[in-house]
Amino acid sequence: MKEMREAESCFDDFVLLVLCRDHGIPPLKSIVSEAEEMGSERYSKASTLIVCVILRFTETIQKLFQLTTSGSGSSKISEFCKAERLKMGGDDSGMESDNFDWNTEDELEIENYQSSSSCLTVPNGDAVTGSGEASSSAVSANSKLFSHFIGMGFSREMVSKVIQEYGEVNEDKLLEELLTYKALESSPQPQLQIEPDHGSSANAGSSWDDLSDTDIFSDDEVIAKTSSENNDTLRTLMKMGYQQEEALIAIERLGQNSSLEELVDFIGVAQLAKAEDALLPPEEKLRYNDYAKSNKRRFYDYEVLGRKKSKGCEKKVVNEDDEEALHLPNPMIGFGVPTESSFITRRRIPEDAIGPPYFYYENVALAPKGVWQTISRFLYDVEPEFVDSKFFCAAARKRGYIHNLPIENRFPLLPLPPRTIHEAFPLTRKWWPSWDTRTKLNCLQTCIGSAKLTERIRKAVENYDENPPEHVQKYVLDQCRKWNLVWVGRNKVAPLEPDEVETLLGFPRNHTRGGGISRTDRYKSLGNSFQVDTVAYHLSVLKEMYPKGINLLSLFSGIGGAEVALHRLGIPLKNVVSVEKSEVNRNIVRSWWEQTNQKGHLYDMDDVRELDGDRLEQLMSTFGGFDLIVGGSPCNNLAGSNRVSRDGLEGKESSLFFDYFRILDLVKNLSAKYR
DNA sequence: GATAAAATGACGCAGATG
DNA sequence: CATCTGCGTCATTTTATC
Repeated sequence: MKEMREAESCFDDFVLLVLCRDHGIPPLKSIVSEAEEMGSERYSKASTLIVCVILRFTETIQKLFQLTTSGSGSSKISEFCKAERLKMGGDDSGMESDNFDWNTEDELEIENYQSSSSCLTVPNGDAVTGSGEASSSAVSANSKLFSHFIGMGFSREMVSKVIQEYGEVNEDKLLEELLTYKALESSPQPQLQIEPDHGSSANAGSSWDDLSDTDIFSDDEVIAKTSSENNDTLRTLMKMGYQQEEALIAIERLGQNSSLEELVDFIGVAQLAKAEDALLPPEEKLRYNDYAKSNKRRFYDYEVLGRKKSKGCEKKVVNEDDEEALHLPNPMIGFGVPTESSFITRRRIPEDAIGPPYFYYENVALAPKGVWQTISRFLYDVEPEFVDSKFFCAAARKRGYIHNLPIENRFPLLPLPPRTIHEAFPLTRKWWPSWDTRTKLNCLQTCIGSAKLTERIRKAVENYDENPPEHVQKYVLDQCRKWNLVWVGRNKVAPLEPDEVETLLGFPRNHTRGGGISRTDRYKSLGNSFQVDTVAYHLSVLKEMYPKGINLLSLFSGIGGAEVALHRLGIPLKNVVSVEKSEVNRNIVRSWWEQTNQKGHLYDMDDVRELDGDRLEQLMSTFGGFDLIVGGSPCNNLAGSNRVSRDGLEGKESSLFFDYFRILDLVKNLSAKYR
């Protein structure tokens, strides 16, 4: 926490944006839109997350960090900022009012954003200081300060007002005031934030020390900051003893013009829900449906940061009581993804579900109605987390995950994979027709388009010099979407190669190649697998908890998505029991295990139904219990593409879910012995 | 020429989304 | 309301291998 604060006070968000861009962390729309939508406090939190990500993962960025904290760091950063702004803006006029290009939908590309894996390799300090050529020349201190703030996106009016009020002596103070003003504006605009002057880092450090872990600013500090005329409400609320964050959320929810009574009422309800939650007797076990209906739902909403909800939406949430439906989040980001700003900060795990052992269950999100309610009910009423892997890679993969892992301090695998088709497959760009507007692939499935189909498409398209007529475009696009085809030559489309699928899913190239597996089977195994980056993001919280490694029980292992994810996270695998029916898949995992020089032991089995209490006890006694039980049970009776036997959870294969539950429950019960 | 493996195309619809 | 999506199955045909 402390290092995060230090980093935060050291990096300005602009630097973070640039660093993110330069180091393969995708365009953080999050930060910019965060700035637009909320006050500076939360803005800081968003950047804190990013700093956290950076600090944890990139040694090179840590070096940058050290560089910037050293004596001359502050001025270097300033120079860096200016140079970067010049580079980006071209004409400086754009910077003040416009968003960066990064603040766009995923569909739009970022021209100079590098996504290849090479971008994580470098950075020698040159990346930072080298661009300072265009840096500050001799300008008088005063006007420098003025233009400094103007350059950050504050209005002249505001800057001069603040300078008049507080003088020019303390840049920190000025910035703070500016940010406060900005945050309190009713129609927020895109803005940039600057690094506090770091001449007084010791001072800053000591002032952080007294703060609680959850609040970036203490209440007093905020009251002190909010001295302007248009924030009486916030100040009043805080003087009434409400937490700054509560007050801000209430204001955001109910709007700037809502009355004090309304706000107080809102906060009161939220607090009540929270208190009830804390006081709930442990014996009381909530069914999932009750869970969704109860105040906890409201509490749950309350813990959402940054997710915009219109009042209409809120009503819908309340009325949801009548419906059984378990609504999928939109966007489908679960409790948060590294590349979007909305995230849930806390959740409540039912008593029965609390680990260790930890478990992680996965299946298709769009299962027939009622399936996820059933799954959730069996898995101790834990609320599913629905995530679309399109936020992690260039292909969609809508999946539900039920797990009892903490959700704080997750971090992604680096480098972040490319998230558009063009970034993932740069060579396709040349041949991509303008009327094919896809930027993401659809779900990678087990079957691929045939060669005959691609030939038909070629013939359909090559008759025209210019763009083909609309009906042809529609036919081609439909087929391309259906079969995930990409443009590989003039008028030529093709399905992805197996190694391309491997890469998209986060596996090492050739993970499924060789060892007697056919091409068709490779597609099948890959189509049934995890998206490694997505799963790794969820499992990342284990790294800190188990520095010496974990014992893993992996059911329905497939080609070892969970194992690969943990390995890529740098979590040592001590003992892995892998249960997988398909022999080729077991071979794949086995050879991966050997190639990666694992220190632990891999035990494999072929049928979950044979894994009974005796066998489990025997296994657990040999190495002292499992820390994590992972499994994605068969989806073929749930998946939308199945026209023949979409029978739901009772289907022939999908009913093996109940074996997942059976084994999980056995392990949970046996675990008491080994703890 | 027998056998095995790979490729092909026909097979809708529930449910999310806007 | 129209539009889009989807960890799939199966019988049959084509191609590879011995």
